[in-house]
Amino acid sequence: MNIKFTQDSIIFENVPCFDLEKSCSCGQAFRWRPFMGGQLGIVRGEPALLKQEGDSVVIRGASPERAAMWAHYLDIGRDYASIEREVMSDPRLAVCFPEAHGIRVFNQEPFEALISFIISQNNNIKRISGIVERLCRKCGEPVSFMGETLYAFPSPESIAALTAEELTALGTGYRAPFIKAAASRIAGGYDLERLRDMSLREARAELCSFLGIGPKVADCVLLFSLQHTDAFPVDVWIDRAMKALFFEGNRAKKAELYEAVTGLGEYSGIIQQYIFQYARSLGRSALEGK
DNA sequence: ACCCAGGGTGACG
DNA sequence: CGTCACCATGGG
Repeated sequence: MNIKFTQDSIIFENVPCFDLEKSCSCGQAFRWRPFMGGQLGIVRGEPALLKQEGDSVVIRGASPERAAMWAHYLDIGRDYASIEREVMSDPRLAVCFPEAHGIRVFNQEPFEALISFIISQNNNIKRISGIVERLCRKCGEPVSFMGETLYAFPSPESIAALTAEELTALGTGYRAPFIKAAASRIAGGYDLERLRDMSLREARAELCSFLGIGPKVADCVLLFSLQHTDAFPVDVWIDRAMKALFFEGNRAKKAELYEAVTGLGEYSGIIQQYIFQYARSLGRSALEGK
């Protein structure tokens, strides 16, 4: 990997195992949208147009001093080639490879991940994206970029200041009080960064103390924003896929499932994202097949 | 009209 | 530990 700079771009060269479109649309982040042959979005208040040109990743609209921030967000420095080799050589996981190849697990801003995945519960990706976008439009800072107006993800204070009625009007449904409570707690000084260096078990327990957050949402926050690469969110798709790939179509006990997950090693969470992509591409009927 | 979606909670056994 | 109704919303 090598970094170059132009007038208005950061260029990460020779990045293996990177599929931009797939990584932006796979359901880990909800704010990227296709634009001018790339992906338009805003991270930590910084707007950018991401483009993939061969094995280079171009960050248009970013200045050189943001290179470290973008490299971290895109997980540029991690050795995905070895993770993908591990997947390919596991007979249970090899079927995931064609669909999963090139997915990178981004390192999102923790508060954004917290609120986004509270919204995600019992919901679908398209609708989650819509709700998050309306939330940002309502109380996020507007930024003009390439003729568009983007909205930063709102601060904890500005979300905490919304009434339950305002949150419900965004389409959040019964999750409105969860969102308000979580934002208030963060605005009150709760430091999510503290979870970064905790053990997975401790960090899970911390997040599960939030109203409306259980083990699945907790693991999403830990995997997608706090670098717990062994956090393993189990939603309906993962549940189906694990049954099909690891338990011959039979339903496993929770302990057996997590035993299998532990066997996948310290990057089980990243592998989880590969399995998720495979499961969604295959569809429910084919997964539960026959 | 039902079923489903990156689920959590509380109650019950 | 497992199951189950319920929760608000929109698309299939």
